[in-house]
Amino acid sequence: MAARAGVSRATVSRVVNGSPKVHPDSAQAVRSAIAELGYVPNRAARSLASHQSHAIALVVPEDMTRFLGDAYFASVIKGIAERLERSDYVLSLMVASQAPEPKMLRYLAGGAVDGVVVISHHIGDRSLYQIAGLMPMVFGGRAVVPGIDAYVVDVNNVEGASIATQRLVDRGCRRIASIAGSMSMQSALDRVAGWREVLEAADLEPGPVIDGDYTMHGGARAIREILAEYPDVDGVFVASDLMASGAMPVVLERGLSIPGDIAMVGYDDSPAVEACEVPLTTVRQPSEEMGALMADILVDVLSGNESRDRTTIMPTVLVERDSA
Amino acid sequence: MAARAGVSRATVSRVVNGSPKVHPDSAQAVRSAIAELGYVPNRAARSLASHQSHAIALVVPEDMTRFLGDAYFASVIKGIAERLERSDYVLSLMVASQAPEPKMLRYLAGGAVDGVVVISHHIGDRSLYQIAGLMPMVFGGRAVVPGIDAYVVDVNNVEGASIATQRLVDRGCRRIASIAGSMSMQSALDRVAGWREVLEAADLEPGPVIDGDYTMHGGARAIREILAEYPDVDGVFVASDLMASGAMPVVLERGLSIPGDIAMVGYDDSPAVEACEVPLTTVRQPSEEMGALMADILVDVLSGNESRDRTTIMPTVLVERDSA
DNA sequence: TTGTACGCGTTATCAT
DNA sequence: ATGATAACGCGTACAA
Repeated sequence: MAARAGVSRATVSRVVNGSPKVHPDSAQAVRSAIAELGYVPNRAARSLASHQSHAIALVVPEDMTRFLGDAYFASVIKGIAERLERSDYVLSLMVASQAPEPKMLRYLAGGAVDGVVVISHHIGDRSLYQIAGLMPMVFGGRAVVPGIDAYVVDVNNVEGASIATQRLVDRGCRRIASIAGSMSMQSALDRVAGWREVLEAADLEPGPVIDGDYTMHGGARAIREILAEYPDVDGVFVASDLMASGAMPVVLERGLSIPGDIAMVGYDDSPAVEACEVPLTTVRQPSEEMGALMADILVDVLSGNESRDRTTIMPTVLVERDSA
Repeated sequence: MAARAGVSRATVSRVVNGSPKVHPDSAQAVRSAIAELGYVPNRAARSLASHQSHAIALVVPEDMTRFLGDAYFASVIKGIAERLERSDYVLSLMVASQAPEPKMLRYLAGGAVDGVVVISHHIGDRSLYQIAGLMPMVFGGRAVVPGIDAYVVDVNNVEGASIATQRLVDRGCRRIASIAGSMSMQSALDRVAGWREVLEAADLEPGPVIDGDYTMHGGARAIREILAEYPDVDGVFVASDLMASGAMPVVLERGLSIPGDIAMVGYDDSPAVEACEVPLTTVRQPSEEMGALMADILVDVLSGNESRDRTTIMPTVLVERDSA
């Protein structure tokens, strides 16, 4: 390769890495040689010498089914991917059933990537902490991480849930239940808290809280339980649109009207709302922007910027449709 | 690290790679040193010296939204991931909007992975051909690749579509339409062919074929067009469950009954069927097994086995439910 | 501007 | 069984 262009390997390297100090003629010669030989620099060697991999990992400590089942993730990743497209980093998606196994951990710690974005983090999962000490790391969306050196992009879930619940209260609901997310996630806890806050402020007896596990099936299961045990419920705050899309058909199937008999407010404003027969009133969190921001932070920090805010809280807003 | 255990780097390497030729004492010493120092071998160096990355890429030439929108992919990936879990390869998911861009191509060609699995390949996309010459490659599911040195795991889509359409014919449908997949995919073309074959054999005039683009929205759009232009249609073969889940509500909404007024048969038997109000009769393809097989082939070939069949066709079977 | 030479952290090939 | 030592392919001071 070096000889092919009639220059030294050093010059080839310079051209490949866009160094300004190369004679146009040499550069051209190298470029043609590259084209002719279909030369592609070896990543391992490059990485070994430069201590960079030009790759970023998106780790999702969730099993594949859950991950691919919730359109919420689609929005976040879309934001990440689009931001990364105009960088020279490639995105490597690592979906790990439950906590990342040792294999993946060694992959990350071994220098396979320059930075990590984590979404859908579970409380108590400390397996990623060691990685945070090795490279920049950004936690996103439904994540809260105590005492770790990482960046966080999130929304105020307590507030988001409050907005949703307040809507229910305002429209006259007196018996308000909640279908919660996976209790192993901080976001789910926070949303229950926000829901409870509003009810107490309104001097209303909190209705039942059933864990819907952030899945469509879970949402259906939860609403069935609520309908069976607490027939007087007239409003329900569902902690994710996906769960709402599972719960709604169950309600309608029983001949109950939405929002007439039971008002419903979701959370996320993810593409999952499209699967809802009656347009879902929900709390929008800017998922795509959050993804873009996470990627942006990582790229920025990786380029040497040290002055980024460690935590960014994005705004939530009620999207009024028909279900409440 | 080497000194820490009082042995040479060579011995450390042997221990890390589980060589049998090491004295138990040395091995133990190395292991404790590894634990104490939190040592993790550098991937780049290892890869550079061994010419292996111990990583496999799953490339999906599709935009994120489509990818995350079709539960069909979930099954395939699940199969791949589970098979890979008991290997020492990590799975790196690369979703590329449209054709893989140069960045990803250079990533693959640069030796970042040892092998590649491709799903959702589009006709005419030759960008991956150069990669196939560099490392083992397996095309899966909805893919057909002419003149390329790669493994293929697929179903007979013509036959699958025939089975579905025959069902429609058998139950007495006389005017049978089809909602097709993206015409840029071989699977979509094949399914239309299978549908047409049966109609011609039954001496039935083929109904309209509308492109539903393998999306839920596309399915809804397609059935609307069919209903508007060809009100006499009494049966429809939908080339994916996801599209069927989009088309079904439209039919029901118009007060038409399924299968009474219009019988419907889907394809995939993916988790998307669960979103269908009337249980969907569909053609099952063993997506998860196909994923597992693809991973298995790759791991096997990577371990030196040269005698694998280049092509494996998996069976399809009609799953009879209520919609037809 | 260009080339030389060393170093990056492992594995692999030899001796021992 | 173990330890030198040479690759592995590229980036990069340093010299020219």
